[in-house]
Amino acid sequence: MIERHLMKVRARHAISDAEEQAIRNSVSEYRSHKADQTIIRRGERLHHSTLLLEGLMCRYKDLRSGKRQISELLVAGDFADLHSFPLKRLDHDIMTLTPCEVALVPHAHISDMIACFPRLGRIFWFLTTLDAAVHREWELSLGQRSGIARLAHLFCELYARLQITKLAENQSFGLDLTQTDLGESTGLTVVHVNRCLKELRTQGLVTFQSGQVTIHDLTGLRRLAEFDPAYLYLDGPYEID
Amino acid sequence: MIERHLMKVRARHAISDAEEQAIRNSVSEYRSHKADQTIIRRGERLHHSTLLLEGLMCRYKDLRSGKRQISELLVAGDFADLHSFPLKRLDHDIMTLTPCEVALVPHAHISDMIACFPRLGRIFWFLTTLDAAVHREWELSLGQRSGIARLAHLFCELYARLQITKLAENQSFGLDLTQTDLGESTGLTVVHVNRCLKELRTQGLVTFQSGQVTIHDLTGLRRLAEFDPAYLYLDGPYEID
DNA sequence: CGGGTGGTTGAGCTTTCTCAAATAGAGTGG
DNA sequence: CCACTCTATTTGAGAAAGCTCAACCACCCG
Repeated sequence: MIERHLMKVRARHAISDAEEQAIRNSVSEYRSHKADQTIIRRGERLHHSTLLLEGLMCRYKDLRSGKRQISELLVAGDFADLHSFPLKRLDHDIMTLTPCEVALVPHAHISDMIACFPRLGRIFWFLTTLDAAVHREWELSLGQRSGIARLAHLFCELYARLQITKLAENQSFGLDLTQTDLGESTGLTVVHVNRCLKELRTQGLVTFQSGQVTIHDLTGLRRLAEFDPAYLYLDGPYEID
Repeated sequence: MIERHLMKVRARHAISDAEEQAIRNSVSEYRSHKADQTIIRRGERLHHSTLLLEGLMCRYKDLRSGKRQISELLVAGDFADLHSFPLKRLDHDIMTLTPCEVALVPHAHISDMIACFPRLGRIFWFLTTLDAAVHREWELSLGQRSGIARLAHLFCELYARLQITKLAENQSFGLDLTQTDLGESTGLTVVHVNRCLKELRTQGLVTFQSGQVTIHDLTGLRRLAEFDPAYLYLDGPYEID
């Protein structure tokens, strides 16, 4: 099931059969995790990167008070911590939000791949800068968008990202999160998330019920969110010079 | 004046004389910019990266209403858009906040450097992931910290980052920003920034006046901000395998 | 001396939070 | 199949943080 990751790579860059094979061969091990498990802790020295094959995870940081901020949601096909390759240890924790299937890619294998296929080095670098682009868009949400627009934007982002791997189609996708998770993603309390969701429903834009997001008016949702997918860099393939 | 950039690199990684020379030789051109100029626009195809030698710049995104969110402050020694090397075009704008001196590094030179010195490839990659780490910490601020704590945290971050290049010493540093700039960095209105600064002053923690930040109680400021410098990865040097 | 920018303060308002309680649903053991 | 429990959702009411609007002040520069 590394296919989803390859779809994600190919959405931005053309890769050769040999490069694809190198990526497939880089996995050393497969693992399963239950929901709500912190699987990578900030500060620990890492020797492999984790590729999410199935399920939802998130990066988060928290304050002493227990207030938690999710800094990015990770979906099937995403590398959870490719940046641990250059960084060696993370500044944040990563946890599962649903049961997850992952593949482990030893840093040594990444090193070898890059040496063998320099283009893959650029592609991996690109993928980590994509995370930064998502962070910037979320900073805009957290700093300037209203509660309802933050949620609308989050749904637009997930819809766009899940379409890449065919996990979203026909204005709808499964999203097995609680309203608390949405709150921690958008910097809002559960109570306020609940009221904003109701408002989005009332306005006929989108419904979020029993793990399913259904977009009733994509244009309206995007307008409310001021969603511009440019930051997801999906208008590739990009050349590598 | 590329020295500041080298100090920043050396704070995390050991580099050889040859590598240092390669970095020095990579500059193709020097430029000056006035304050408040957008020097890199989102979406434009870039063929060089800009190294900030002197002055302050920021990345930002804005909404139709004109509300602007600064996603990162850039100080002397920082690459403004090293990520444009893998990304080709940016998802955000970059503007000067003060008059600035910059050096341009053509992407072709970066490509050559990496080919010649693979370790530099890793170091540059590291630098771009560092920006993402700052973004994540700001997401935590924007989503969960109070106004006063956001400002306190910002001052702590800048103090730590400016110390690397000796631009901050003795609990004090020059910071030629307006309160509006601070507001756009912290997701607060100018009026509220003003009141929070007053509160920080009253509590004897820090003063921000006429372009100068003076920290009166670093321990107290850090406690209020819950500042943990781990995300700046300053406890190097890190090895590269 | 006048205009412009940036800082400061007041007053009222809005969004969002907090606290609290009621409701709904899924899963479990009897 | 039902009572029980646990978690998640929903709603109400009051409080607080932060926003808006507006005015005034200070300083710098020409």
